[in-house]
Amino acid sequence: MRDESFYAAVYRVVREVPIGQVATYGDIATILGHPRNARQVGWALAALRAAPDHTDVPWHRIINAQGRISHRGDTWRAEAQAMRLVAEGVELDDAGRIALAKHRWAPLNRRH
DNA sequence: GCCCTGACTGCTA
DNA sequence: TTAGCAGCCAGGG
Repeated sequence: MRDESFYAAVYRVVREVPIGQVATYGDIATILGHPRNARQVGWALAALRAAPDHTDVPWHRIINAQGRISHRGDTWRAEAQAMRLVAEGVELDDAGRIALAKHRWAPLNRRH
């Protein structure tokens, strides 16, 4: 995937996440071959939220390793994201976190 | 080419 | 479980 920018690579992987499942920034980074590049994954997704309705990338299915959606400032957006997930069948625990152990995407059968 | 920023992660307290 | 700290890497000015 050297012909694509890091952005494009991230978007490609995120699109592979099926409805009802979620993945962490670290997961995406690892799939791309950069286990410690989670920040850039989030950054690539941040570029999408400028026009969430003009992309086919399910950015709302990407959460942090704690199963939470802790944005910097826009907490309301985090809740909106959580609601989108719930609408797709993802469950939240009593603390309002995504049930990672239950819905975490396991792309073990895919390769590029 | 240098410096700063950032939707993160893992460890320790 | 939550809070603080340091490390990593790519893009933008």
